[in-house]
Amino acid sequence: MGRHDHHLHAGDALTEAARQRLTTKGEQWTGMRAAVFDALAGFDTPASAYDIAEAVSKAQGRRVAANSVYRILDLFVSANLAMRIESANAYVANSHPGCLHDCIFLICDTCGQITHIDDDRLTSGVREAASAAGFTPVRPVIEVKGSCADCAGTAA
Amino acid sequence: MGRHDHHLHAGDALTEAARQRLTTKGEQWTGMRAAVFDALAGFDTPASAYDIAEAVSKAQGRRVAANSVYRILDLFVSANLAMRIESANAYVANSHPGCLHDCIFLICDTCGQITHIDDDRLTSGVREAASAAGFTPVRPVIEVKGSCADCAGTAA
DNA sequence: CGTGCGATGTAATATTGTATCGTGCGAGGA
DNA sequence: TCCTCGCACGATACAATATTACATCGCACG
Repeated sequence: MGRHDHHLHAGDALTEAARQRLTTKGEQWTGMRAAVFDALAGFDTPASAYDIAEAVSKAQGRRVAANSVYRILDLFVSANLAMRIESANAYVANSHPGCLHDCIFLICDTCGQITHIDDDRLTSGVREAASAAGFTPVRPVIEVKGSCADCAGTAA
Repeated sequence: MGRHDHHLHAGDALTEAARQRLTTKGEQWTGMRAAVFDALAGFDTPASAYDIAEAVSKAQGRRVAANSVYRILDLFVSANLAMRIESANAYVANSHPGCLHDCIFLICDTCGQITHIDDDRLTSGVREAASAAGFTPVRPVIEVKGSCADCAGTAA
């Protein structure tokens, strides 16, 4: 689809890429952060901070508080390791942490699955439209709610 | 900016337009709905359901529960009398209820003010991109966080 | 007069997000 | 070695947002 190489990662490779990126930015890659990242990457739909707290709690056999998860998610978002889906109050791991994009998310109302597409022509168009209106864009949020290919048939 | 006539409404005229639109759709225009609409239209920044509940409570001299407000806001959104700002968990009145648009919201992180622009070229581009990915778009959410013209200077 | 239905009220609860303060631990200096 | 300083994390409380279940009210209709 896109023209450039995204270095898609999965599993351990993804975790490793995340670690690299975080340490490169001068942040620590702690056990807790690794656990949160693994939990996040383990979901196949966007996960709320509480979902993640629960997953990490289970994985570690001890209770992990939501606010710790929030802290780490905020860090991840700022480091581009994860993205927040505003219309779902949830988070997804970024499968190509090295690339900076204004992502476009497609969110299936039926199954909750999300896919993300990159279209710099569109996103820069949005930024330009904002600028033209005298606004200084910082973070575009472009999300489309609807039905994914799988659910489009199912849900009449 | 836009090419077509938006029939911008304000104050009583806006309320009246809202009433018209709702009744046209076979819904009732009740006192409660009018009160919620007035409260919503009275805010100059997006208002949360609880903000509105409080405003209506004050106006009516009695306690109005959040869930009544949510019900009515949902109705308003579905009738295009109001729009939900996903990234702010809040609502704004639609000043041109007659027109259907995929709106683009510009949300100032500093003052909370929002402006909305219509750019069918962009929004249809987003819909097309989603369709091209095998996705059936229902409701695009396009919001840009940043600084409005007034705040851009202030907040260095 | 019932009866049904849409709108609203009441209450409880679930979910999401923040604030505050304490604790442990490692890096680096006296 | 010991100190202490900052960072990550824990614990707790709380605030804000959203939903659920059920009761009630009033009105149109037979």
